[in-house]
Amino acid sequence: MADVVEKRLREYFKKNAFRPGDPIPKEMELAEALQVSRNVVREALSRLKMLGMIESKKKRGMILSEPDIFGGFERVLDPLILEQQTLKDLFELRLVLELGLADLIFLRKTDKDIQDLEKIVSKSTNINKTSFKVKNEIAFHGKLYEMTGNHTIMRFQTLLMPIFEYVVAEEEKQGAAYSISRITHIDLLEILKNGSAGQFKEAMRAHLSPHFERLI
Amino acid sequence: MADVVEKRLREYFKKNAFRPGDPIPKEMELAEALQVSRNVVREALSRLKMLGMIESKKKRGMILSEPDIFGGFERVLDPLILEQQTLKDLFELRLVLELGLADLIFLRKTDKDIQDLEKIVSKSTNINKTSFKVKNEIAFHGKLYEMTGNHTIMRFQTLLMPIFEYVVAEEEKQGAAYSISRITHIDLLEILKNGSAGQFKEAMRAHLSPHFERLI
DNA sequence: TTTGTCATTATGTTCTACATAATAAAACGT
DNA sequence: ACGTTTTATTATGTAGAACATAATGACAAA
Repeated sequence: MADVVEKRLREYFKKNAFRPGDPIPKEMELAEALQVSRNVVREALSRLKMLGMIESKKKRGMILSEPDIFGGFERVLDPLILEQQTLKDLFELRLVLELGLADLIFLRKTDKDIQDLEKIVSKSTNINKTSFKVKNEIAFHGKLYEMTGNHTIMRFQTLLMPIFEYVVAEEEKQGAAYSISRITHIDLLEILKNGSAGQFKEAMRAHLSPHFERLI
Repeated sequence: MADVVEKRLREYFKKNAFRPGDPIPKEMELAEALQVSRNVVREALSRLKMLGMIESKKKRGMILSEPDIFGGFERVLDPLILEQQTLKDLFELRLVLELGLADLIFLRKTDKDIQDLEKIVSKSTNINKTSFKVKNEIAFHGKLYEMTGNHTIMRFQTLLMPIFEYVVAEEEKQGAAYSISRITHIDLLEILKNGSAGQFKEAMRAHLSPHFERLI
């Protein structure tokens, strides 16, 4: 029944055009209006609290608030409980994102961004250990996401990253041989400096080709 | 306190490598183990039920199950309660997706897919009413997502679509004049038939340029 | 005016009780 | 001895009361 109440509450907020900051009725009133016990109402409210949709303070009551858009998503992103197919789908989703970033990046990149990337690339040249390589890889691609100036996309990619790495690790464990890309971070950076969005897309596709080879 | 219990439960499942289908301890046992009342445990469990992480049947007890990966996301996607900036971020996110699809589409497209697209395009020629145009637009782009064979990406775009439309409608309401793209669905279809992924990316970028013009 | 006390109010937490459904065990009749 | 019915048990679902806690405001005293 908490299911129903939760849904009805959300519909109620939507129907009455509640906005973040607006106070919502107290638990007892809701319980009476919906003809359920306060207990059930609290279960439903607890769900919405998890999503960040409502906040509550003693005596002051509860207010609607802006939810954490990926809060629920984050809680559920566990490689152990998701199906293999879903994990692969998410792996591809991150690839798609990465390939689609070019135009946003070229729209918003700044000189400071280029300098940051140069620092990251310069560090990568004298690295041997695999764990450091992975960290450098993450730093470079993470910076690309940051350059879009889109906080939501960046958060999304941060959440997707562990899944991506998990899928790669699983495939390697099963004997997948990843070829080394002919396009390096240095090449990508060069295009960011002097090239076009179109060239960047092509280069990024080539850079990620080892992953694409394993898709089909 | 439901917050804490919910987190501890998830950690408990993860630590003990619980998999979908595994039975989990009963409410009373959890309550005792965590030193809280059964009520608090039920609030936490109710949250996880919302995410689809657990299912419960009377007497049989509760089992862990595969969560709905976008369940929480879906509940929160209301234009009225999200910040303007977040809405714009999501608008861009969908643009990025659309631009990144090309390689997956060319990897997996079938003759049947092309036929389906041709049907959709042929219907669009003799349409005047705006509402039908929008529906046709959705059908065409939705089909593109479907062609990736990636159910997760498709679901994600379905969720994002209403937000995308909301943002477009809001901008038009504020006097934004959308120029008409020089690349039509017909052009895109032609490239799908006889062109390359690279050409498709370029064409899609041009097709979406009216949206990009409003970004900066 | 300031401070202190007290009543009030709404959420947070616990406990008890009972309903409900599914399962197992026991009792019963033929 | 077999199958059917009844009964008991168990775990979740729902309700309600009780008390704790914290924030607020009102009133009174210094």
